Amino acid sequence: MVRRYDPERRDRIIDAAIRVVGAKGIAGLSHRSVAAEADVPLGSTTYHFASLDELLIAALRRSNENFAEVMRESEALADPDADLAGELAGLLGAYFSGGRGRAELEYELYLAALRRPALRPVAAEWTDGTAELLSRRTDPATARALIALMDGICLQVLLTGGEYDEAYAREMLGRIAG
Amino acid sequence: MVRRYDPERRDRIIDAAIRVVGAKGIAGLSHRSVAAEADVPLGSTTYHFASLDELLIAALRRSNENFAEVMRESEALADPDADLAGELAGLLGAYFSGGRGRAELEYELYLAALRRPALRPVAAEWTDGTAELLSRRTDPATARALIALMDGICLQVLLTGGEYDEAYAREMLGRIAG
DNA sequence: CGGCGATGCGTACACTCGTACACATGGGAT
DNA sequence: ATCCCATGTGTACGAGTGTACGCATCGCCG
Repeated sequence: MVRRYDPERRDRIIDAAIRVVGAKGIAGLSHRSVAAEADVPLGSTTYHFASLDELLIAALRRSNENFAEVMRESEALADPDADLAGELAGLLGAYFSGGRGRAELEYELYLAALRRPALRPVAAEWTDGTAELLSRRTDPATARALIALMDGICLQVLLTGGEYDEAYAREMLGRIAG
Repeated sequence: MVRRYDPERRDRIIDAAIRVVGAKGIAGLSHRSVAAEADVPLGSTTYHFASLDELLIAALRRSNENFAEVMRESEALADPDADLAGELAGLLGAYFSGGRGRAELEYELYLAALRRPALRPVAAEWTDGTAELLSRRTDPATARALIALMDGICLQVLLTGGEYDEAYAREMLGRIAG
């Protein structure tokens, strides 16, 4: 392990943390497990991230960026004539079609804010940013409700182990969007 | 600690587990912390609940029963002429008015199913039971969507540290209920 | 009445964890 | 060229954890 002066080490530690959470859950996240996954010594993780909360903040922020990019790239989302509810339902379909793993991972990070106040500003960034994106197509209140319903639908799928029903999602999102 | 042959010991351990989760989160739940809270020796908790998952299942089930009873007692929910959306929004308002602590605790148990397959059947029981309750007022698909939106609204409040807006909730629930 | 199984109790072991600390190294400011 | 300090590395310690196991104690059933 002779790899000194690694300018991307911090980033690699964050990536490793995300992989660890994906594989073992937040409960399996420790300085040691991250160090092993990132192939760096223990002292290196504690040096860059004094606490696990700090590491979780960085991981959640990166996870948010990933999904935000997906939404930003959706052209139909910007087209004022497109069916907003259908487009959102389709996005969720694509989100789930890649296997549950990714959704579980990102939701676990997101939901961790429930008990970790340090994560709440990051979670708020996420909803605010998405709401702003959706506000180009509807009023802000409706945008927030669309996000809430999408969260709720995802939760039902993930928590109960059920299947995602895109037609159903489109119908209910449509009732909110009007 | 000379308290042998305690027929309610199992129940008291479950209550203690709920208190521990409320105070320290699931991360702070251990056989030892529960034993201390319930004032029983370590061996007693491991005897009644071989794993922490078993204990969580029992705790989640009890937590579900509490909330289900609240909904069952709501007469307006059974009155076909009452405003369903308004009634549900009011229930959530009452849910939050008692401080965030209870909501945080119950949601933490509920959301734990994301990473613990053993809890998923219990989470499914909860949504199925509530959906059935609501199905007396609307069709099943709408009932599930109402639950999803309520979950999403609660999440936004709890995760971002925001305030619950009952009028907003009523408006959006109304759009779904039609 | 006798014993057997369910329940309760205490302790010990091996393991992982966060944290702290001393030392090594070399990039960049001066 | 020199020196400071951010960064990297290895190790040790104490605390907490799940688990296992032996023994104690009574309720109940035959």
